[in-house]
Amino acid sequence: MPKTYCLTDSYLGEQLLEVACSECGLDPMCQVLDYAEPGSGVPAGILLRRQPVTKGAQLFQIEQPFTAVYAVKSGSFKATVPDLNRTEHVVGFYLPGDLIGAEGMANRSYSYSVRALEASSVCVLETHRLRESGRSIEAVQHALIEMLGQEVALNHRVTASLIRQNADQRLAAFILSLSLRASMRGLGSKRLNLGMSRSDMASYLGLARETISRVLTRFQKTGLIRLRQQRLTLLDEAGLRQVATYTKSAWH
Amino acid sequence: MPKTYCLTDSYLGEQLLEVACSECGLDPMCQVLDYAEPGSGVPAGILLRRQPVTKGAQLFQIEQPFTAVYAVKSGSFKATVPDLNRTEHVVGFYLPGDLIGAEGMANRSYSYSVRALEASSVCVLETHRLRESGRSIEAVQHALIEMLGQEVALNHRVTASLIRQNADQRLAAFILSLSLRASMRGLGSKRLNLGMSRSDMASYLGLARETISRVLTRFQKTGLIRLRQQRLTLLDEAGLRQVATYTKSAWH
DNA sequence: AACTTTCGTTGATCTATGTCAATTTATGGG
DNA sequence: CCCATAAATTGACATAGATCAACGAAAGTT
Repeated sequence: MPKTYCLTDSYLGEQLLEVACSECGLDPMCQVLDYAEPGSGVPAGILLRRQPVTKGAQLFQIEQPFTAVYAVKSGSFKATVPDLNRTEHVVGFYLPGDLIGAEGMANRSYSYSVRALEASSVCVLETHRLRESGRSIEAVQHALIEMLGQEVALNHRVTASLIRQNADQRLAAFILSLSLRASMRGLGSKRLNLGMSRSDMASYLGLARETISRVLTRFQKTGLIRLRQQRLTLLDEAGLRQVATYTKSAWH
Repeated sequence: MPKTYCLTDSYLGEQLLEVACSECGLDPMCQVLDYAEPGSGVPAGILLRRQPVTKGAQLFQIEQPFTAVYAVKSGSFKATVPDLNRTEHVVGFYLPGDLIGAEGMANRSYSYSVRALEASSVCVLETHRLRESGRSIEAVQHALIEMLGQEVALNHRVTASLIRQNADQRLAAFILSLSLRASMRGLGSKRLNLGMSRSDMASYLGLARETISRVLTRFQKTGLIRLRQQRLTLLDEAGLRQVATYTKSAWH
């Protein structure tokens, strides 16, 4: 069943670009706050909705004091950490519905830097002002625990498999995960807009820029995907899944 | 300043094997529960202390309903997940003071299986019985949020670097991380007892069993470490650190 | 203690992917 | 629109580490 959206710019052609609140990772919290709608009694400014973020703008920087949790409404973001030689490495991408910065709450500071890959919008929850909300701290905390737990479980899975896979598997799995995340959030899962550069993908997947290029063009030649710059179309999902799970005979 | 321990079997020779409560990851929670000591008013069985676990025994299995959070008191554990071909892969090791299973709370079930690498002991917190504790749910939740946040931040860092490092770097970093964790928990940082097999290390680091062997013997020959079966001595910490951070010229 | 099984080490190949280099294609500023 | 800079592609080559294989050393079992 179709969902309703307040604004018309949520679409590009036929494709839905903005996540619905009900599909968003911040929703448990928003529910508690009654979406901070007028009349909910929650003071203004605790939950800011649909704040625009320009391409390349930084949401926050690593080590910066923690003030807010963000949820991607539309667009995309990347998280980076500097290594010991001050080179930035991509440690994650955030798509519509994803939560950003929740783990900063424990440390009182953010553990990576985040910037927008394209013109985007976010919802912002100023957590240090939550007690002004008049809502039960218990309910708020419960929502937070739920969100953090999801993050830990997911991260474990993803990185554990990444490290053992070859370039083909990593990229196939990466594309499938983008598609899965889009569909989980109620967005189209066949036509994806990868806002990130090949270098970003390379950094995230631990491969060379050139390898990303080669594998992607091979995937195109074998009819798995279609790729025009940033717009990727899944042509053969089953085939991709096969590449992602391929094993060179069983382990001994 | 030395800390006191109830039992004498916490030592092997001069080396301290058991973590002090004050250094343990579960401590924020235990504090809330006044260590569930007699007279604290907390019903028995919510916090079980120093439960022995025999070598190879399973704490819990993946997908199993979540019931408790564990903290390693002594010994060591490994976490595994099956991949799509039902091969088990190691996704983490737990040493004294580490918390096990906290992220299961969000999903109502555990997201990996955990077994003891050696004869060990754990403290067990039966979280579903926390409301019987008479303690403020708010404080309990706050402690949990803190612990989960730590886990997320740490995991990000570790796996992000693993994927880009070569075999030498991975092993050097791995050894240093074991040493760091031991010292953070107030245990000796020079002589480590790696309870895990070479295969476990290989699985965790995404390398072949044979590569682990080769690198470890090379580390020995160059005087970085001394290794007698499971007992590892750090001879040249600075050297190891250099290996771990070595970069083949700056990235272009 | 003898036997079996698992674990660790070492050597000889082979291959996936990093690195270097050259070219083409996008992108943004005046 | 044109130029300057950055991003992506493609090719040639080098190499780290996987794989295959053989053997030695522990550890568990009868």
